[in-house]
Amino acid sequence: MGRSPCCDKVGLKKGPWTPEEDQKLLAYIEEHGHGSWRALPAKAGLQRCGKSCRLRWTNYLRPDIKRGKFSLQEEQTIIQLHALLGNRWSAIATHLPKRTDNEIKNYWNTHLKKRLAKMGIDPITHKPKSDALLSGTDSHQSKNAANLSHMAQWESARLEAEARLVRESKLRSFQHRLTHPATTAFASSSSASAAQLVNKTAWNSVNNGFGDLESPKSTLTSSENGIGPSSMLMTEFAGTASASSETGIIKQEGEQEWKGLGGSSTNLAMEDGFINLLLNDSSDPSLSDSGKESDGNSADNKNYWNSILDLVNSSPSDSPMF
DNA sequence: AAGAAGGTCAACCGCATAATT
DNA sequence: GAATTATGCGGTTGACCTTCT
Repeated sequence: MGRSPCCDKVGLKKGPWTPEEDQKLLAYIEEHGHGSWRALPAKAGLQRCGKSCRLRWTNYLRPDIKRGKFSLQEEQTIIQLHALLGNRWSAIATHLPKRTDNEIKNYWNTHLKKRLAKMGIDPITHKPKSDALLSGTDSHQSKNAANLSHMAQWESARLEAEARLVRESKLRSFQHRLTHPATTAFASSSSASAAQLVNKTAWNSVNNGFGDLESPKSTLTSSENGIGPSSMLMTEFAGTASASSETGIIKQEGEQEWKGLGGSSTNLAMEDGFINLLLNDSSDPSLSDSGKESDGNSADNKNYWNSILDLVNSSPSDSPMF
């Protein structure tokens, strides 16, 4: 398969962008839209490859990007979605309003991964590291592992569908913003219905993931059966983030929320809040109530995935990615 | 005060895949 | 259906910044 030679061309600039370059790119896209990224640099008078321009736009210049610290809710979202999706940053970013996949990836690698490891949790499997040493005698644990594996397969299928819808919606959304810059409508009716379609499928898959582990085919064809639960387990994600987006004001919410956790002992409070989030919402028995029996654990599992589904249901239509 | 070490994040690279010819 | 092109994604790098000694 042929590969784009654009970045191999001689004479193209690399490295950090200058304010002048930013201005040129911004001005061009505001006036014409990005159109073909490959053709954009020449039209905009930039000595960059299209790829570089696209990256600069999507990760930095785009007007609907929120910068600054991540809130507790955002951290929780990332952790839970990472447990479900793995390193699929673009999919995770879909559920985090105004955050780019690159930013989430960086935040995971520099903060969350280390913090989880520090707490003795494997950042890849999201299980306590000591679990790996146990010989798997616990039947419900192996069952959970099977469920997780099944879930992962399901999620892969779901994401493929979702990715297509996201792409279409993104395109529509951007075109809409170009023609109606003042309104900046994040949620078009088409994207909302797309999200509903995707979420219904997602719920079916999750539902089956904890049920009798039917084959994916049977679930996909019985899409009318399952309507997602309205689990209120998880902290309302729609809280500050969506509230600020409604007003069009992007605030540095993370900083404020951390401050709220308490003056000079901020770090301790941060750690506490972080741990509590995990303890409250994780399905892992060793992270929650150690005295729970296996049935309770099954319910926890369901709640854990329900909370993720809740997240999935609540955020995409508000997301700028749509 | 200065150098070392570690952390952060913007940007690049290469691959996969969708779209087009 | 094959070849080519364009775009998006995830992994990685390296420059810059902060903290530590």
